[in-house]
Amino acid sequence: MLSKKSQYAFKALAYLTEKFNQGPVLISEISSKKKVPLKFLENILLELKKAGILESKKGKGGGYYLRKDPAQIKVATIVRLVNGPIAMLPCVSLYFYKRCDNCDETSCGLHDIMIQVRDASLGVLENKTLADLLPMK
Amino acid sequence: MLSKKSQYAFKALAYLTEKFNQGPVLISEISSKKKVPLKFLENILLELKKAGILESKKGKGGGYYLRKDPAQIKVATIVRLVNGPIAMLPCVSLYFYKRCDNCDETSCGLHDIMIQVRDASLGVLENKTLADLLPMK
DNA sequence: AAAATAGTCCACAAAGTTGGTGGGATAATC
DNA sequence: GATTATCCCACCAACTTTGTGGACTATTTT
Repeated sequence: MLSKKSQYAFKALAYLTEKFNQGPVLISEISSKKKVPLKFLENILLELKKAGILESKKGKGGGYYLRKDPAQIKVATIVRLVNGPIAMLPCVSLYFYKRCDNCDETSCGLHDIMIQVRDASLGVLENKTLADLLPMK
Repeated sequence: MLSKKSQYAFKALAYLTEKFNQGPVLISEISSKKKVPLKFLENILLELKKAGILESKKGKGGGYYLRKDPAQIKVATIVRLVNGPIAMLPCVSLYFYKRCDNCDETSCGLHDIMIQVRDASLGVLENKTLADLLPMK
């Protein structure tokens, strides 16, 4: 399951997608509009900035905004960034690979199943972007 | 990600699948062959028994064994039982549904995406069984 | 230059989850 | 009744999650 942090991140990103190209948005505005604890949100947005997803401006007229077009930012990227691995096992993760203890990957049936699950999930997550977070008009 | 507990459960079930129809298997045997901490395994197997997956016998000649044919037990069932929800959000879970706070499901883009991810994952997990855990002969 | 605005950074803490252990009770067999 | 093996409960250390508090820095306005 996605952590609360991840859910907050998506709420914030959805809001910033809505306001794309309309200048910086205040943390406090996102916090109140999307009902996300302000200080927690602060951490999350900072993390997204450090990862290159967001840009920020200080002082009056400042705030956060998307660095790229929402349609260019994959949902998979955000999940990996904020939530961690998408795969259900370390030994089938593309970005967080870790070999299993005592599990021969070439003869482990679970391994094969989890690769299929991973690829099925990625089929969706790699092809959806922040633009898909908005309800259709 | 699957918890260690879930990974242990699958290791144990793989072993019991191998030994299907060969009588009860000792916890201690599973523990040593699959390198799973004995006492932890005890809890896991008991849980699987209470859920109707395993059967057990006490005393000499006792142990655990699968209650049904491995090919009849879906991987999805085990994941839900030991690991919890398969979906990435409570509001798209079939077996663990919980409404999101402040998220209108009819207009939440993330909701739609996560339904697709869920269905993609279930497409695999609901169609694989314990029999698929064994390496092909 | 001072004041106001708004993000940055660090440290901490309560609560919950995970992974695991210890010891005794219960049931079946020899 | 001794042995074997599961059942059951209670507890625990470590880690993660979900936050909060407070000071600092950069930018703009007055």
